[in-house]
Amino acid sequence: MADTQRSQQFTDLATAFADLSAHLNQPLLHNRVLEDAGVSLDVALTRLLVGVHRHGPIGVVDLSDRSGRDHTTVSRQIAKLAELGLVERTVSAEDRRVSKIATTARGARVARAVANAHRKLVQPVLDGWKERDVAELTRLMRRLAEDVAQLRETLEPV
Amino acid sequence: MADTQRSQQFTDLATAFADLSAHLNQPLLHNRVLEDAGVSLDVALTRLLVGVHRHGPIGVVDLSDRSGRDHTTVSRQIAKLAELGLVERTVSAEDRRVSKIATTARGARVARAVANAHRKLVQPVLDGWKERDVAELTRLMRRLAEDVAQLRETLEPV
DNA sequence: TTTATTCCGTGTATAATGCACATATGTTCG
DNA sequence: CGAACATATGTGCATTATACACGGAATAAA
Repeated sequence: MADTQRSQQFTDLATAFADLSAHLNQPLLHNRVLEDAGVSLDVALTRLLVGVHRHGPIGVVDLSDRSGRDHTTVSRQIAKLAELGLVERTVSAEDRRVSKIATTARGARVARAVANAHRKLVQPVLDGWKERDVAELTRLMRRLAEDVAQLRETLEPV
Repeated sequence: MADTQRSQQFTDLATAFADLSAHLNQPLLHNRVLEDAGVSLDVALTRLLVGVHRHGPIGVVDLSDRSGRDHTTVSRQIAKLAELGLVERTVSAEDRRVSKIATTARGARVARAVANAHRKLVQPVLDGWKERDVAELTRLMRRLAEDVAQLRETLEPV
């Protein structure tokens, strides 16, 4: 059938993504990054902190949507980060139900340190690439992310 | 500095990947896939089953390397899959320490069903793409996966 | 042979997670 | 307006996922 080719394409893409994810999620990598950044944080907490840094101020539910965990779990994790003085919760002015979460100065520093360590570790890989390839990969991956986000919205009706 | 541009490139790529991962790891997607496939399995177990199907016969340690969990955790998860009759463990002939894990006929069917459901759900996104773009993305993502795998090996010395 | 290394699994304690539920705020509709 | 409904956040609780310490078995190295 004519479908076969497209199916194969999808499979190839899916496995490539799976492999990439597998390698990038190796605890070894994360530990190296955290060590190099001088951070002593849980991997989950670190990811969350980076997420807040990138998307904050943001609410708990939005954050839980992004992280794929229950909102109660995220709520507790945020509480931890708040205790550590890395994020701050302030009641939103427009909607007093939501508590806008944002990084503190210290939290932002930690997030940047993690990002830098991450870059320092992984960027050498890309230095061997042609600049055009890096740009292409970025462009296409960004597009796929957007398209999948759209797909997700069409599924919303639980 | 001249570095700034490459830094920015890396950041863009990293965030694109992060976003894509976030969207693809939405429990909603997984539930839809599992539902459509008629499978009532834990997400973690499903992933593991697919991994075995793809890379099996494979040992517990190799599998734990790929999944990023401790080998004891994987060992228990495999035990569950074995109880469900989805995978089989057979002592390797060459090295009798390792127990080669492979899918049973039923396990393979389930793995294929999951893959099909996954494809059915996500492929429509790619149908709007030019074929060349899909091919490019696949090629570059595959390459990145390989390069990161190499990077990981250079870190091996614990 | 002796020693070190690798693979796998069990016992155990900890922590993460999700569900049921509660509270507060906001929204819709009669 | 007021009542029903929806949304955002958080707590109590039970379950379970996870990792660490450890041991036994097989293999590799010395």
